[in-house]
Amino acid sequence: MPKIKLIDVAKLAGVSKSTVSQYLNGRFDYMSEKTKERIKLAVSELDYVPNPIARSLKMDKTKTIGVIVRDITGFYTSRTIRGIDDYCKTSEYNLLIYNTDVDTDIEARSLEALYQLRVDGIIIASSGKNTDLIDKYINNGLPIVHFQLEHDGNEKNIIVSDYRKSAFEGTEYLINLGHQRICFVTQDFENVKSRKDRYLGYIDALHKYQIPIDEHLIQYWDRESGFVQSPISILKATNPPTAFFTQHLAITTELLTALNKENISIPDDVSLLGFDDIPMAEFFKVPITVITQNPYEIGREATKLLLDNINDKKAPSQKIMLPCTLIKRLSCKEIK
Amino acid sequence: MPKIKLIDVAKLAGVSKSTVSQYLNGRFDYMSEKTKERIKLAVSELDYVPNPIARSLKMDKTKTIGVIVRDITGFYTSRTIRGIDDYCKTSEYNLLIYNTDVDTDIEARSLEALYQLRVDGIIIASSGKNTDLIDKYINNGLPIVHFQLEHDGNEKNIIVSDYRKSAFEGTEYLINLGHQRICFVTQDFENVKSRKDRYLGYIDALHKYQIPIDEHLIQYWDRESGFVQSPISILKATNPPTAFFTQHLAITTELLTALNKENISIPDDVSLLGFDDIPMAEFFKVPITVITQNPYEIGREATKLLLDNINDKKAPSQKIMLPCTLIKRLSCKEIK
DNA sequence: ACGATTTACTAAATCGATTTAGTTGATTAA
DNA sequence: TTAATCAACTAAATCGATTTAGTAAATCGT
Repeated sequence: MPKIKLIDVAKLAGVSKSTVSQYLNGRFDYMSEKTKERIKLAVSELDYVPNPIARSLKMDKTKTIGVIVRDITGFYTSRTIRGIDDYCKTSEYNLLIYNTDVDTDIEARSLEALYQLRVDGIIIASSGKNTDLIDKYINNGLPIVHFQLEHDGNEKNIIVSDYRKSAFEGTEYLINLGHQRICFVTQDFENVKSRKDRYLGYIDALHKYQIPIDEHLIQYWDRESGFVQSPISILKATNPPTAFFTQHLAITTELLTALNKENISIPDDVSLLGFDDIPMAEFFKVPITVITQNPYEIGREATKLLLDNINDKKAPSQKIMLPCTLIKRLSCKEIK
Repeated sequence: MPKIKLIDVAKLAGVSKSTVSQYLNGRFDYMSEKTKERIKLAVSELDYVPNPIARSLKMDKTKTIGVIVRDITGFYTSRTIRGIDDYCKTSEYNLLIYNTDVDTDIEARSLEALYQLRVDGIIIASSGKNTDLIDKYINNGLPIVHFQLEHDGNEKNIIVSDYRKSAFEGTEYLINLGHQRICFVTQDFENVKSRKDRYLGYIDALHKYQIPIDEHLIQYWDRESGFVQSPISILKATNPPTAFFTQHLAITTELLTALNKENISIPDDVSLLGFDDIPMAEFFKVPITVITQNPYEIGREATKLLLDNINDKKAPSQKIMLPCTLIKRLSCKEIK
């Protein structure tokens, strides 16, 4: 059974293709009531649905947006995508998802592929390494919205969590529990504003409570090589921290593994506050207290912003910050 | 900067559009070497990439496949999709994902939407409630592959785990640890072969070791109303089970919650074997021993099968079963 | 009462490919 | 020598919409 097309509707209604098309696109300028009525009837009679491909070709828009992420499998990423998708579906947009696995080349190729596929816009959690390329596409008229990581050079049209404020609140929470020596564990934050902001939030809190900054308590972790200084040696140093504040789920879990191995108990030996929520945390040996972002909402906001940019090519570019939430579980102990 | 099109290449190469199209589609029947060379040059000179939308319109295929799942956010689902996607990308197919949230209507509408979008095929984890509708699309020439749940009526073109064998192996594992009273906790399995198979695997193992089947040890759980009989009362009955074998991640976690609340210790008071892996299980109070499917591989196999069906409309329909793996952790204790 | 507007449409061009049916000049067969 | 065949292309139709430029009839202004 061949699909119904415009001309079938036109024939049944006894009008021309143009008139039907006019009707479907709501251009009723000079259309008689009876013509409208007959087209309406014919459309429902035949269950006609316009061919979106033909429409895309002519109109030069696809009602499709591209999403570029590290890995759709991630706890945070999958929820963001769900938020994007739910918002998209309400406007009849579809999603094309590309995974980069944190590979700059794949990221560049994904951008190119989506551009060639004529997506109407892109939402990307960029590595920060393809800034020039991204600018090229934006200048070509392709709306692009960032999320997750803010880098120097993509401060426009971006949705992030309010990292500074939430890192401040997390630190403050630990301080109020009596912690004075809080070890802040982060990835390198050069050129990565979203990471630097957390550092600044941590510093803000120390300032507010007049706690001196101790260089030894700023520790680094790297995706390839792990901890620069091992958590164990950090704890064995003189004047060790009484709490860790880890800035990424991967850091939290790796720290947990290291501490478990040495039978260091949380929160008795050291407290732990993590950034990013942990699935099934309630079943953990020690349910970890965390600051969590709201990925679903980030996805929705990103999409809203993107669609604004698609529908109005000169919509003002924005930076939107969403609040995080502190989920108190059992990994932070009051001390002294 | 307007995009390069076929005619630009034709002009630069000094040939007609037809010849360029011929060249691009590898129809070299009667094409001189020098013409080929000049077209090749023009294509690379202009960085020409064919407009996939125009191509789709003419060829009546979109190089896009649809995926219908309950929720992209799930641990198992997101990994399956990643497998689908990775396989798709190697053949230059794109993915359109629809979430149903286990809603039969949404499932039906997703099917219709994907059909109208002219996807070349669909991979679906169906509810089993839209069998007739799915058959309608298949008869319309739209290839559809199932995964996750096998229902009566969709035994064709489906990828599932070898549920019977793995439930058998799981039960056998418990029996070898000395368990004779194993409580099998399942969802209702009427018309759901994938669930019934696990039951049969459990029965197979009991038979092999000549353990009588005890009706009281077959327990049911339901997404809406939870356990038909509470785990606590199951354990308090005369002749209580020494192990639970839960057939779904949601059952496992709900059981865990119930036991935790009553301070019933795993594996000292009762052992627990779960179906489906648990993220971050190594950090659990008691890391749960599970049988895990291989969702990534399931995604790849499903896609392979679908692409076969797309490229050869009369490819034989298949049912593929993938093995599961028993991951031994600490929730099953040897007894007696 | 007659040209100018307005109303209510339609024919034809267009989007950017693919494909079919020619076309032209060179080679081959009878 | 001349029709038939073949090699190497091209013109034009097509996919299924949208949109622009028209057209015919009705209405209006003076």
